[in-house]
Amino acid sequence: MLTRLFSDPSLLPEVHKYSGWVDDSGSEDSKTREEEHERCRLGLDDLEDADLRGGGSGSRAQSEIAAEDEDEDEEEEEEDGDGDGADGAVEEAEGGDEAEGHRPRKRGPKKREMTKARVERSKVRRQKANARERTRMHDLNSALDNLRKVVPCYSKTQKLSKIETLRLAKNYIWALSEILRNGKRPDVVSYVQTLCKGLSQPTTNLVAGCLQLSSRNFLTAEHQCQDSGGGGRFHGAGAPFSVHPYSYHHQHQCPRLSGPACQPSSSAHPAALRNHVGYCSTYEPVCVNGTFSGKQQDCGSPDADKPGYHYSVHYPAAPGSRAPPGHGLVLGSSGLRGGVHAPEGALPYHDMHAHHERTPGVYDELNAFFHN
DNA sequence: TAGGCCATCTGGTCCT
DNA sequence: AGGACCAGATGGCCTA
Repeated sequence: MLTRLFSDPSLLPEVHKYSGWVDDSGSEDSKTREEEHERCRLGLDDLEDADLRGGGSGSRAQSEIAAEDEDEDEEEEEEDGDGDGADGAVEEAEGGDEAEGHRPRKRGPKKREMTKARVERSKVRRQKANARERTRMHDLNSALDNLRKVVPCYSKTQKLSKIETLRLAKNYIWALSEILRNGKRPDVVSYVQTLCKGLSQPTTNLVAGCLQLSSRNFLTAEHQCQDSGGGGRFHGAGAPFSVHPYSYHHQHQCPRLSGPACQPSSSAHPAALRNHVGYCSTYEPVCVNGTFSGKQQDCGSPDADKPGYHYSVHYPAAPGSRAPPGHGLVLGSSGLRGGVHAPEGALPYHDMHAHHERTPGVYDELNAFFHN
């Protein structure tokens, strides 16, 4: 009977809401759907196992749940009156099989004996609650996936972990709000540093790789670094967002990135430079520092909630780059999901990209703002 | 093998 | 009463 929860086709639509967690567009193939269904069925097995697990604290909890059950059962005796007076608080838990014929003498709602019907009802209720919880978590994951797609880095094979996604999103929001607040193009160094604040090293690498790739795609020769002292000015025609200039090409041209301005001690954005990010050019090592340091002290900074991190960023070699693969690249393990761990210098460029490339219209307004 | 990340179960609490 | 939300526990998977 328990299997009805998942085998009953009328109940499957709810279960199959899972299938939307990957992509709202519904592009998921039927195989994935089947897998999800299978997972649901497996989950049922777990459920039944869990129900059978019932001993120890579990059985106690079940009896408590059952005690709330209103339905009367023919096997249940009705106890009349609350009985005892003030000292009615007698522990029913003494001994091993206290439930058998031993009535609780407590104040408050009577605890009813577990009958077969009650056990079954509580099981069903628990299973329904579990199914709801699963659905809820899948919805949450779906939302998280959507969030992954709108943060400045997206990879199908190397998904950002949940926590990293949230951190990056927070940094991204922070960076955008800073842009709006200041009303001018951000300093590039500050921008990337802000984005990478608090991120783990692997995620920092991934983000850097994404930004680098996107800029590589939309930066052209006329997009010169116009370092104007206070902040770099980067113009990428076709770049929906004009502050992703981290191409090797660009770095090669930009004296700022290879000059003193790239040193840890200098920044147009002091708060952002509390964690310093260095740059590694695949053409030549410039500004190789790559080590964040220092504690997050600025309560207004996007990482005021983080207790202090050490990270580094190393840019991977772009595909087709003349640089030796893996030059200056450090790829950690944690923080990246998907079972594919890119070897040094071998980030999956084919499916890794900044989201701007996929949704070129999303940032039109920002872009207009930047170019006004 | 340890550590990170994740899915799931579970019981408690709060809200409608 | 039932559902939503939350946090702890647990076990699986993957990688270094």
